[in-house]
Amino acid sequence: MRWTTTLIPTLKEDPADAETVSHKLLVRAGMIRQVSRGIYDYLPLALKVIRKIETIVREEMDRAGAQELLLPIASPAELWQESGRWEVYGKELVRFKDRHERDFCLGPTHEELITDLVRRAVRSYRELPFNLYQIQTKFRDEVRPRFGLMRGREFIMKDAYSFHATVEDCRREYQVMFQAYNRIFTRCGLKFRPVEADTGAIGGTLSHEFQVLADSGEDAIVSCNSCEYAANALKAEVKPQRLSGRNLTESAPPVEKVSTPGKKSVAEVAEFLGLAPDRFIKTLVYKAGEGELVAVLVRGDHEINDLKLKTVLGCENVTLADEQEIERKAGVPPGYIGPIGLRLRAVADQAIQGMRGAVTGANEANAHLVEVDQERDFTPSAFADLRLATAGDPCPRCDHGALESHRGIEVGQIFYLGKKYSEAMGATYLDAEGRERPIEMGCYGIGISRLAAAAIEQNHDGNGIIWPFSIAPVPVLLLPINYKEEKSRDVIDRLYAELSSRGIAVLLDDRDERPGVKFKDADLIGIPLRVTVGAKGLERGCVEARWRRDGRTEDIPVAEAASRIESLVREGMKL
RNA sequence: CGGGGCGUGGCGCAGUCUGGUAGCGCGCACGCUUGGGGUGCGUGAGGUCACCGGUUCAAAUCCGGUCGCCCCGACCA
Repeated sequence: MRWTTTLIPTLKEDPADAETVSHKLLVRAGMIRQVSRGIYDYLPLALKVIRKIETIVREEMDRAGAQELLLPIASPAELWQESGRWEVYGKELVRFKDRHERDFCLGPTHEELITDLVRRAVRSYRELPFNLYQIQTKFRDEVRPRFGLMRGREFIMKDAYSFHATVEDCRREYQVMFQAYNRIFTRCGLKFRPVEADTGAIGGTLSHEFQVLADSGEDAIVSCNSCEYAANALKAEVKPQRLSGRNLTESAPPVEKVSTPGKKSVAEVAEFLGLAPDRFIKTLVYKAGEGELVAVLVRGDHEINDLKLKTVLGCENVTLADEQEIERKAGVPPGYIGPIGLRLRAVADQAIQGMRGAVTGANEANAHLVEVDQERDFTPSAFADLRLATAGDPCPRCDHGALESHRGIEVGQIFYLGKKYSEAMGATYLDAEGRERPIEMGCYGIGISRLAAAAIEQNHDGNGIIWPFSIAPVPVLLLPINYKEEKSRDVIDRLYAELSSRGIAVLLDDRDERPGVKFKDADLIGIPLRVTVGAKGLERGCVEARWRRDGRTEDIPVAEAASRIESLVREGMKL
């Protein structure tokens, strides 16, 4: 691969429309160009990276026993109507009509298509289990595409679906995929963490996300500093804690109403009364399901986890009620609502149980109550884990660990789906007794193009990208200081040929540019091993190898260059 | 969906308030120079100022509309 015959339009300056490191660097390194919002061209260097990742994914999926196939991108509305997602999916699903006015959509994911295929092809338990995967371009009309390849509307994804006769077998496959994913992301040279995850719109009951650790990540995750527990912050459980001082007050003082004019938020009232936020019981009013208003109680320093609330209330959607609605139904303006005497059903976070000496809204404007004692003064309809876990919380799985928080980029997710799609779409098999049963399913995704961006977020410096060897466009960059100079050119050309014949892919910077320009571009595009050939080195009979990651250099005698470089590359691939 | 910002040679920007000759840096082409971290000098090409309409003798600039792109937010009482 020669630079002069490859399209690598590098840029000196950051593009004006890019915000994140990976977006800026991908554009500056001449790897991607935006076509429309969330839609990009993949230039030759980027495609090389994508192909590297795909190869690793294919190898590990095949090793795990999955089979590759390819489903269409366009699918007819009927299949989506059958699963119910035609209505549920919303605007993210791009729909269109063909010339006969029939409805179609572009696949944002392929449960419907694969389930349709399998139900038409499989009859017996003897044909199960199997796992089918594809690597394909997906389209989701995201509300807010952003950050280059990180959240595009069009993106490349590997999606796999497995089919089983029994729950146990499906869970076994889940573990197989879990291991395969660990291998894949390890081989891609990423620092990542599998975390327990919510199953979201896809449904199902068991799921892990694979999160690449990066401060710029969109997802908050927590992990235990002592055991293996890690979860998406939205999913993370909160361990019930014994209240300290709960039994200290034998005879609690009576509830007292205090005036708090204009003070509504916990922070305001806490400052006004000179009390810590964790002494407060915060009352939020949600609109649940059919429009019922429900009061949700959490400690003043805690935040409600909508996901947990949905589960506890047993409804699909919960939103904070608006002000007018609250005043109408509860007779109190928000800010002064409290559990005592409230005319709404109330559910409480477990941390509320047994609270004493607490501060709550008084259910009248400009007043709060102090010295509230939960057991004595009010009883919510239920106590449950309703809050968001935060750093410092005790680990829900082990005895002595505490949770740390991190940011992550989700590059993969695996789900146990169960019968959700097979039941909706009638994908069944006959068991050994001749009974018809719905097939057990799992699904497993990897964001290939996002992974490339995540790798950069995690591997870059002020000068550019630092690709891990395994997913670099090529492992070696040959850089002649002056390609026009005959002696250097001979050495370089010979090295290029020798490395190529050894199966080492090489990019040769054969441009007639100043050395400085070539060095800058080399750093920018992030090829892991740079081999510089110039008159100075050749006087000593040497070429110079330099690692992009740490700047380490090594002089190599010309005669040994090819074999030495080959072994350096092999070594690098192992890391 | 709400709020904010931007749209001027390939890229990054100034010019717009206060209408009149479209400018800078980088890049590009050519020549000389230089040759181990974006070399120096010179010459030159390249722009319907996002689009449509209006005001005006005259519009990148003022007015109206449209489109595109970027960022933030969607109510923690």
